[in-house]
Amino acid sequence: MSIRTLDKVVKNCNIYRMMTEDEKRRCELRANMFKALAHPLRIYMLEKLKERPWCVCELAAELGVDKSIASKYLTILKDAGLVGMQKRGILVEYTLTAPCVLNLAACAESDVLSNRKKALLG
Amino acid sequence: MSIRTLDKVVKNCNIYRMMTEDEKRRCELRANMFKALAHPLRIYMLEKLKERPWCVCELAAELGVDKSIASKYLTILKDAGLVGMQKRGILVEYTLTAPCVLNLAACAESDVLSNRKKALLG
DNA sequence: ATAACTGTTGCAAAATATAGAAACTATTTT
DNA sequence: AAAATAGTTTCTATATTTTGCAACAGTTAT
Repeated sequence: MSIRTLDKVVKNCNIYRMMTEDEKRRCELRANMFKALAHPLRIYMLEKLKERPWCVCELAAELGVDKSIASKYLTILKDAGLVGMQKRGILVEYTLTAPCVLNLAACAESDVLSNRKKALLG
Repeated sequence: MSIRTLDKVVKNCNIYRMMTEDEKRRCELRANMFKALAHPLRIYMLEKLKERPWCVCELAAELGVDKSIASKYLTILKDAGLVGMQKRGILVEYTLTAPCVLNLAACAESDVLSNRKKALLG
């Protein structure tokens, strides 16, 4: 087939297959994890939690936000499977349960950052 | 200090420091990368681009979306430094430039997924 | 020149995410 | 019992994303 008939081929035939349900689920799962990570302060929270467990009000103070905000961020991270919580008396202690996400965050400073520089320059 | 005076300490003193400008920038950069990844179809695109270069209309067909949508997704991924593009005659060929992001996506199926199961059960 | 094709951009509507304050629960101290 | 503290939830306003369509620009074939 000629290279200039791609759109027509695409519309009339089905050489392009649909996503399977499994693929759909997997991509949604991954996207959900990334969505939880898509906020600067939630990233910062995870970096703090890498050092040691923190309670909500400590993190709220460290981030300079209301405790309701900090609590919501932590809920989002927990639902994404990135942190865990445990009641300790009056406090609620959050801990990092998926340290791998921070290793991968370093990816942003290597490959990705140099790509962006290239993109800006050229 | 007693454990129940945390809030007061937080409000009156400054044992909790502000984020530095450097930390702010780093967290924003990482969050931006994750924002680009925070969409199921963009994840799927990256998986396809891992196999080989694709042009826009092929990816649009594979994903089952309008080419304008596919083009916008690819622009987002490019701005984030995750893919690169190159004109080839009438076609625009996109390639994966930061393969590390897919390794880290696998993180979602190991640590993270098991954490979410635990969270749902317990 | 005209027509067909690839890709990007602009626009408006719909959907989603965020922030801030207040209300609420539960625990601990007095 | 009453007051203070830690944390979650609810509500509303605002901001950001996403989507779908149409218009547009550039390239190639007829």
